Amino acid sequence: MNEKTGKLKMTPQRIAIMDYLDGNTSHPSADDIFKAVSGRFPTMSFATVYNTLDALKSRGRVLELTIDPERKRYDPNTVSHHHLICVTCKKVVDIHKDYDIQVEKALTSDFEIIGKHIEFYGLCPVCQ
Amino acid sequence: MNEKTGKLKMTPQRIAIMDYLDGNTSHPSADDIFKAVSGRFPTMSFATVYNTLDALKSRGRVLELTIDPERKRYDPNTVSHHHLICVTCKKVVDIHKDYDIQVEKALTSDFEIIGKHIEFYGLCPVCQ
DNA sequence: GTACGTGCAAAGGTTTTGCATTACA
DNA sequence: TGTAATGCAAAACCTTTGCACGTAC
Repeated sequence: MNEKTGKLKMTPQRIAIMDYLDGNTSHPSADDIFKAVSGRFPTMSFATVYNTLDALKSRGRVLELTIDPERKRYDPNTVSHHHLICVTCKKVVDIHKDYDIQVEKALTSDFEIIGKHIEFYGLCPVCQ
Repeated sequence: MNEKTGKLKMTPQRIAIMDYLDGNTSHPSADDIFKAVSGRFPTMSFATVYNTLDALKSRGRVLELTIDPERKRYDPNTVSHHHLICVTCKKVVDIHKDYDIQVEKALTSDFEIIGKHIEFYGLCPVCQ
């Protein structure tokens, strides 16, 4: 992980990637992002996609999600929220709601809890 | 995914893998399992580890976890539970408690919710 | 005996890296 | 101008697969 937190050097490629991510709720993978921007930048490389994602991650502007066992997915929405995943088609929707869950001390193994993320599993309207 | 659900053919390799997993709360990766059993079976291969994990998964005897973005991890504890992950050293401990979370209809995008898994993030005693 | 598991090696998919070139600030 | 990003190719990882051989049942 790139630990830089200073100013982002803006390049046309980065602008294209950030434009694609801005407001995007599809939780794209690096490959999705690559496909989306390589139309406009035929020379776009994965190195640039991952480099930009690292830069955004280390600045807290993108979250790396673990909701898909096959590949990493990225979420430009950094407001704390949860995800509801269709177990059949893998569609993912956001759940914007804070659930206050207090874990009793006896269960924490002396960890200090600083956050949480809930994965809900279900069937989307199409797959039901 | 192997869809078989019948009887498991027991081989010495499978017994060794299942022995290693039984009661194991370290959430091992395929590589961890391979390392653990290849001492006793020098000819052990990843094909056998993954083959056995598929067989166990399809029979509901092991869960594939997505708590680690770098690799799949496996959990022989199939009782519904949650995980508390140290953001620094990545240690994972189980949280055995059922939290009843009702998602309001307006937020479900018409999904039918059938399960959930909570990832708690925190700092373990060592990393605090 | 036969269907299925094993083990090796090769391949597939995702992510990372080295390095020369380019370009933002 | 100097530092950092780009782009290409190769490599590193994790996981899957093909196939000949072996073994549990």
